[in-house]
Amino acid sequence: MKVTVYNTLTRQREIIVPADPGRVTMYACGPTVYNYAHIGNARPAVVFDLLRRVLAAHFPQVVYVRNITDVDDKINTRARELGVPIGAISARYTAAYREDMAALGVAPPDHEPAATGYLPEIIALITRLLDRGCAYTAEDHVLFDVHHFPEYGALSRRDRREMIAGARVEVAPYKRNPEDFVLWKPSTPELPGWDSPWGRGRPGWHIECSAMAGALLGETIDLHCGGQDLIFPHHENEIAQSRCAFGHAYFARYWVHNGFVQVDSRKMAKSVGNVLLVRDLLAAHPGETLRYLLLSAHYRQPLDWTAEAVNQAQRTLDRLYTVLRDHGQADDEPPGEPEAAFLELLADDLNTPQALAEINRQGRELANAGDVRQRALLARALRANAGLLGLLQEAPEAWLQQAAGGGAADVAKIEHLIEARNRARAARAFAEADRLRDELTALGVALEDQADGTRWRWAR
RNA sequence: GGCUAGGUGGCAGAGUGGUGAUGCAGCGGCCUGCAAAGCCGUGUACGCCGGUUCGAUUCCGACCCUAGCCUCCA
Repeated sequence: MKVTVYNTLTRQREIIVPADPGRVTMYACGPTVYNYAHIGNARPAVVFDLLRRVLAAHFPQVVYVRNITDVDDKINTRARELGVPIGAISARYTAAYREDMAALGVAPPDHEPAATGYLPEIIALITRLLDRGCAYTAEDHVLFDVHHFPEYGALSRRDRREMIAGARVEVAPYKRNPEDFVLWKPSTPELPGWDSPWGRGRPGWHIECSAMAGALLGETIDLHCGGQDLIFPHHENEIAQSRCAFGHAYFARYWVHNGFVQVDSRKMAKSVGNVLLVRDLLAAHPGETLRYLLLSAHYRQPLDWTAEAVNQAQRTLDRLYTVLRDHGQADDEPPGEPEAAFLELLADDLNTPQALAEINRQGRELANAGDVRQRALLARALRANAGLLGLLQEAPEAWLQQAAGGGAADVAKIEHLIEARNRARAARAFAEADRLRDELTALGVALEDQADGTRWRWAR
């Protein structure tokens, strides 16, 4: 079975053939830790987490690196605002990022390098670029000389003339060419800085990824992933740096980019005031619901985040968990591997909408199965497939009784009211029973009278 | 202005040159004391105009519209 993926470099779907068939290397650009993660940060984390799972099902080993950018002027600004050291900011938001991603079912990467941990590698890489004549120093800066890399622009498919024409930013006077970008810049005493052959300073944004990918995965890698907005200039610059420094014919074989999350059909931006933090969304919805919604659109398509869409995802999961609760009695068998046909859907450029359709189809099949043994098999298959997506791994009853945001419920009171209602029902005092049900409804509790008793869940 | 993606039923969202994925919502039914949950049934959807074709939502061209990038950005 093959895994295909849309390669931004060639603009077509390609079968993934790793350089080393025994070990796939994958690098994804992670967050700059200057604030809590927003839902747009969560999308690549979830999507590439899934890509990694799919690859792991096809290849003997996958090494996945997702970096943390902890050197950045946004962090500096934030630290100054709050009057705390840089490290305090990056530590706080790195921890928050990990928590939020874990809540979304994102497994930690194999390596999570932070830029500050790779200064020697960064400096060595810049030195190498200088030695090779691909970079130059000017006014305490080190700059990459784009003229030394004729293929610059190949990933984003723009030529240099356009880039210059489109530039709306004043060009720093020390640049040889307007498109040249910074590898190293000087730090004033109050800014974080490291000693280097070019004085005390800090690395530019792009060089850290080349350095860390090189250090952890090698001079060339198989897959490089990130948001669409990183195609230019970040990934274009990484290619230029790594290829010039290491002299290989390519840096990454496959470039994979996720589409943006929009909020109510608009770009999510601070200026618009519609930035949705994962943390805030998690206060109102289980992480699994957010994950379901993030996977409901194909990863390259824009995803429009709306309150209604969140509710739809919530209801869909509720239904699946209800089916599992009522028909998928737990058995002692291990969950097992995802089905080959299911894996194939995802191996085809991560067609998650099709995979979710299949999950729902299986849910219906399970609900209609009569035979107990058959039910167990179907439930197991459903759980195994959904497990690959990071879904449906909770205990159904617990899921359905999970209060919004995980808040504690007064379960004793709820159960007391249910008992009272059932006594009324037994006495055929239906008016009283209905009154008690109204009381529960007011608490947000929905009842389901079944042959073996009354079940309750949160109404959503 | 340049470059990219898109425009599918009330909503979300796959897919395909020729038997209308999937979910949510709605409607009808089964079930229920009544409900709920679940199940069953129910929709003449593919931006507009041309072209190719026996046949196009699917291919080609023009047009209209939307979003993104070109500047920090997932």
